[in-house]
Amino acid sequence: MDLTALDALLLFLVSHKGQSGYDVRQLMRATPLGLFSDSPGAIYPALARLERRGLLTSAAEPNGRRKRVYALAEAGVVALHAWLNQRLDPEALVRKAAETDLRYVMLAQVLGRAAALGFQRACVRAEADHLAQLEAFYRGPGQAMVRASREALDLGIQTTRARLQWRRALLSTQGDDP
Amino acid sequence: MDLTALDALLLFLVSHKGQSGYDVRQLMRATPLGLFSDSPGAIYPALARLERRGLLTSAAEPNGRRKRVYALAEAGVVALHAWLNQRLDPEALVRKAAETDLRYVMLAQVLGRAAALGFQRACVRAEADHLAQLEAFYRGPGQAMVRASREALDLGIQTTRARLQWRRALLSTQGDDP
DNA sequence: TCGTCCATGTAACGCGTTACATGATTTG
DNA sequence: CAAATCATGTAACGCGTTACATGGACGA
Repeated sequence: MDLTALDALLLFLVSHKGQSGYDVRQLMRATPLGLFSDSPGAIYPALARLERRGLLTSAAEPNGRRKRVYALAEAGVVALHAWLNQRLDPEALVRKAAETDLRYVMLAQVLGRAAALGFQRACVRAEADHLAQLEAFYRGPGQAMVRASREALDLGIQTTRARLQWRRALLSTQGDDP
Repeated sequence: MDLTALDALLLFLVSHKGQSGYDVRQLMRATPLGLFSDSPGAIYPALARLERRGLLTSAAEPNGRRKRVYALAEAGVVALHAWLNQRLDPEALVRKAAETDLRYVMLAQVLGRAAALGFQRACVRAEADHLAQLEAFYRGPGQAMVRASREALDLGIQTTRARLQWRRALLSTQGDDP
């Protein structure tokens, strides 16, 4: 029952309101986040797969247009919730940061603000760990690295710090007690 | 003649000193950047492909060990340089930030500090553009977005700002005149 | 009517992931 | 001698990318 991030996004978008593959593409093109591609070769097959698995249903548009509008099936709701409730994988947080942010957004919409903040707290913990690891590496084995590598590592540290700061600010303005 | 990022990294690592697939895996495991996986199913086939294409050569280790040590062929040098000299794709900068950082590191090592700084300058331009776009979107269509989406967009803006700041600091401490 | 946008797909291809398999060598 | 580590691979599978193909609707 596991979904790719694209699958989850498609379920989410369709759950909002009926969407066609084309609508989804336009939306992705308009959003400057650059997380997913708007290529038809990715979206249409993904929608077809989700329908085959019974997570989506589709119908031709009322007016006789050649347009296929999707809707979320019950199994789709279940699958989306399951995906959102997955335990946070610290690896994934580092490797696929954008995906994690997307998950936060969907969580807030689908399961509510409280769930989203809980997730954000988990992110803070994992990211703080990772940051500590990076800093330790920088002071330890990093000493021996050539200049450019150290710089790149430093960039990783700086941006991680910025992300972490942002998360903490978000939680504190929410009147949150971790 | 185009390489994946993994291909480029392998050529780079091998160019430093003879490396086996196992050595490479250990190195990736030890590095906390989490850019590539250390799975054998990725590395060994990639090395084999590069050898088939004539970019790497391999030899059994002197002592009769069951170990395959790779070295960079001349065609490999050419291919690596070409990859490093590619024009910076603004899309890729956003989508694959870690890959871009890696490229900076390799550039500094392989083609020298000047080339690396030139690349960094190009990154600054592209990233500043992207930041402006994000900010415009935030003030424009972003107004209409739901809270969590706006927050996520804001996260994107904050981390992009941090990256940009870092790049500018790097260039200015280098006594650079853009 | 000509081009442009709407709208949906398919086919080839390559890469990465996961899981499995194997055997040599060191260490306890 | 058993267990862990060194060391290399293969096979199945799915997904995304690129490129190609098609055809209706609509404005100039």
